[in-house]
Amino acid sequence: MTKAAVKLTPASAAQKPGDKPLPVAADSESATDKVAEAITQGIRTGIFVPGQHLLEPDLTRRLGISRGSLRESLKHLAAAGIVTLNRYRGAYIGLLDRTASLQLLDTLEPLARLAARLAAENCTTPAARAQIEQAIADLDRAARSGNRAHYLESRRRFYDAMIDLGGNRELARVIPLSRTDLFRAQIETVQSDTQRKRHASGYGPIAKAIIAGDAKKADLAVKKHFDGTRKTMAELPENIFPSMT
Amino acid sequence: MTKAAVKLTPASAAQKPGDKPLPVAADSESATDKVAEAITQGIRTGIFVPGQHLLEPDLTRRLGISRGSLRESLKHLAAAGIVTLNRYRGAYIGLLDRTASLQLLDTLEPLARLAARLAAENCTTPAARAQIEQAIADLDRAARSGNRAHYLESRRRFYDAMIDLGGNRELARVIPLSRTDLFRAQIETVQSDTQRKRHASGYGPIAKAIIAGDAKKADLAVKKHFDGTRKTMAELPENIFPSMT
DNA sequence: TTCGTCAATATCGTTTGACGATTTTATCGG
DNA sequence: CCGATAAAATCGTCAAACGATATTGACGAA
Repeated sequence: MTKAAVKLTPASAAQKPGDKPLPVAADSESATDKVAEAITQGIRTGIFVPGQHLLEPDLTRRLGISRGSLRESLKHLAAAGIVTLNRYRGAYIGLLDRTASLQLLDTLEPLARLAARLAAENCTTPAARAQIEQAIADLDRAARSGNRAHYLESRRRFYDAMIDLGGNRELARVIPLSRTDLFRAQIETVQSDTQRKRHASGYGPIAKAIIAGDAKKADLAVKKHFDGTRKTMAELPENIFPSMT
Repeated sequence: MTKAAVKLTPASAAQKPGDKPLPVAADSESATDKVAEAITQGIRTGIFVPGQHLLEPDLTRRLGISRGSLRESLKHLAAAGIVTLNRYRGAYIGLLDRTASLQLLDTLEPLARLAARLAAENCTTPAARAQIEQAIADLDRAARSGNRAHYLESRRRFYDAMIDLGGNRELARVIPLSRTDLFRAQIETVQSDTQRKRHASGYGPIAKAIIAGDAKKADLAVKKHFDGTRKTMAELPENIFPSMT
């Protein structure tokens, strides 16, 4: 039961006297939403690292909320797979080994293909086309900027736009519950530039097919995108995955 | 074992007339798991009906737990889509209209087909075959018994067996997060006997294909099963769905 | 009667404090 | 250095309280 080799302490992980408050959107409605926002954002920015142990006293201080609200939020995040809860041992940021990553891809792929098909079928108005075009433009810009958090968020927004356009509310509910964000955050830290470029370039054809209203082509573009991601996975060395003893 | 300890409800928490404690498995580990168990079970048995308003004071009394633990649990159930939370208005058992039901089927179908394919591919040992055979036998018996809760639970266990056999942990995590149980509980109250029979008979071919190790056939059997469910949906009158006024 | 206004009530969101249970760590003797 | 015990840290749960918001019901006017 060795501690997974997550000794990669983020830039500002010192919590003893540092006690830096976590950045959080000012328009947070409820305290518990604030936690979910801070943690998911923190994963994207790298403040939180997959596998990291989350301590309740620390988080309550840094977020400025009570323990009850924090625990409510952690339960929510646990249901979404973003954190895992161990009785009497606390919450950990989710961590995926190679097998889990491949299984995640297998599970997400049919959902993403469905989302793309639905989006293509519903992309009939100029407004819809404009929305997809803006999302892909943002994603493209973010990819070139090299800002990891910006890229991950733009990518998430592209998916959101696609799902929204599709109009299937259940799909919109389920897809974020897959641990894609976690997977992306983990991959992003270890893949090469060419691999990152290959990933980013996969979204172009998807957007193009959706805008063209070609469901069949959109489906295929997503499939190709996933195959590319699997290829990247295969190229990655084993030692970047947790030992999972 | 700790049943007596749990029952230490102080005199101040006297039950109102008609306030029956909810049945809960004695081996419940944590208080918050107890709530989730009680509510999902209650939906199957009909104690809770879709759309029902859940009051915190009532639930804390009937479950014998504190408000904090209850709220943690409600957050978890909300993430799973079983209940919906409205700020300052409380929790409601989820409710699906016709559109939501059809969208649910569209979302779940590719996941169920994947699960069936994986199960068929992994059904190579006698033990695996025995497990599926037992699950389908239980389901068949429950279907004939006419006990609604028993049927819904056996059906859930059949799915669990299939998913377990497939070995994809992410799929095992995501499928229960779709609101199938909710959908089934709603349908079960309004469908005719022939419709119920049609639904129950759909599982036989799935199990058969899995046991035969024929992934292609298992996939197709699931597809047929979903088409049958859509047919049932189309036959149901509109007035059984919430008015949404 | 019916409708809108306003106070009373009920419920929710959140905080604070406390206690036992369990894990983790630190200490000490071999 | 290693294992056993004591101390500390952390988690799970409960209880009580307060303001914020929603719902309910009474009241008066058209």
